[in-house]
Amino acid sequence: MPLPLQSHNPQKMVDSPGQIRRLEKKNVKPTAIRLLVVDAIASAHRAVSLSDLEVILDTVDKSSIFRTLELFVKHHVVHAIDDGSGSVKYEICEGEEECTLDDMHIHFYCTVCHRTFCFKTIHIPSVEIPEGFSVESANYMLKGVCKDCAAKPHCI
Amino acid sequence: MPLPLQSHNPQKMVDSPGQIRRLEKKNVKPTAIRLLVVDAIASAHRAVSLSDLEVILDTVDKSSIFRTLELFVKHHVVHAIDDGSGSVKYEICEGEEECTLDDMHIHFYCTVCHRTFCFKTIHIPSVEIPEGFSVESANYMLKGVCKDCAAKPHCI
DNA sequence: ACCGAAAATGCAACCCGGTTGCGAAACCTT
DNA sequence: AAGGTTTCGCAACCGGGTTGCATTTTCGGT
Repeated sequence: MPLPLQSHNPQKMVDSPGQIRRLEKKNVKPTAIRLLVVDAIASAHRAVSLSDLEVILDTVDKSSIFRTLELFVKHHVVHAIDDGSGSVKYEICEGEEECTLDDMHIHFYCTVCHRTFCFKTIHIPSVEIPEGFSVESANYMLKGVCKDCAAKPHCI
Repeated sequence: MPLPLQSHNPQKMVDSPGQIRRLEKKNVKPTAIRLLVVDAIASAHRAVSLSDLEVILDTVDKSSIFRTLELFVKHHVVHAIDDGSGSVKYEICEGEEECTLDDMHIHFYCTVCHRTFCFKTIHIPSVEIPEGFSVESANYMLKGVCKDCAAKPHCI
């Protein structure tokens, strides 16, 4: 029997105050599941995928997480990054306003441990684009081997 | 009855000389199907996906195209770009050698017509990355509305 | 507190791009 | 022409993502 997860479920009691504010600031009604999801994303210290969240929140249905993420992206609670791993990753959008191009930073995908790193301090360098094209979003992905994996030899 | 597509099939007779050389230069044995695939990619004047190729070469099996692309990528006949559209795109790698970071250029994905453009003249600006990380490849994607779609109003 | 409409959620099924196992066909060498 | 190797077609599979629909929860009005 899956847990109800609703009002009377202790799981609902995430660090509500902070996360509630985070959602309300972006005009998202803070339901129990949305709080669970936003808290999971915020406290994972990396970009997480839908299936990561399925594991973390194993009582919550995949489609609920999916629709929650969809809503979060639309309301700029999180932004989606495509690291080329085959599954889109999500991370909290810290900005008060929408994520502008300047907000966007570089991401690094480690081909060994399959983690995605946010280089939050490195902004995406802007480029001149041809006349007539208008840019809505940018994505700068680096692929390679991360610090941890470079350090420890992975061939026992 | 599917066409044999082999030695005696007229479809095989693509502009062979050029494409054969292109494959042999990268140490890929030029089979009938590989010539069809490389020619299709080269003559599509944009980055094409596996399913694009399935349509263009509708007599060739999907898995054959897939394995051909896999081989091409390994031998640097083409390079793969992930435009975030959900399907990886491929384009001819013009360089004699492997595609280095400097070879890589910016891509633009139009959210209206779903085409991927190569801005071949715009190289990916390089950035400083943290100590310990090593980069193997880079991908700079812009999303927005292309020149054509901006020009013609798409709401009849 | 109760009711009904609207929103949110769970479930199950589906879609589609990508991937694989395996037998058949083509190729190459002798 | 025979035998081993490579390539190819077929069919099935996989996993991330997506959707339709019934159920539950939420919330404003009474």
